[in-house]
Amino acid sequence: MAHWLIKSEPNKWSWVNQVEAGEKGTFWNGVRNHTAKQYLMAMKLGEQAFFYHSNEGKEIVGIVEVIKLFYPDPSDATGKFGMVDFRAVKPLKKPVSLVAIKADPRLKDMILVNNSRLSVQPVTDAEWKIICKEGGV
DNA sequence: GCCAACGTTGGC
DNA sequence: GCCAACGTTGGC
Repeated sequence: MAHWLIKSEPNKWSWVNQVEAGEKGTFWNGVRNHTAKQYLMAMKLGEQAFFYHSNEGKEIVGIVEVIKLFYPDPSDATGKFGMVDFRAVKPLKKPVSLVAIKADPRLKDMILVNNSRLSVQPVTDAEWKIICKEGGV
């Protein structure tokens, strides 16, 4: 099973919003980047992703799960882009901040560190385990 | 098809 | 609020 990381600005859509969306979850739209789209298309049902707060917080706050595979995004007039649905699984007991990730040499190759602009990105198994442990999950 | 100019994202 | 990094657009 692959793991992922998705980013959201908390003033637009925060972890709290995601939790409030409950078991039926919510669609993850607004991706207008082909690299991010490729990753969305590669996601499978039941795969988990870290939920990261960009701009404000700058930390991984929770874990979400894919509950609906890639489908067209109605808000995209070109019809090229799409989205998946996520539901909240559980919060991290202790959020893992970008500062902490940068400070850990085992996590220095994360895309989050090297390409801050990519909003959907893969996470390796090793990185997933390290961050789960750091986050008390 | 190249590349300069521009817009957006997101860390600081 | 600034600016670096990156993606996209559009002229040639």
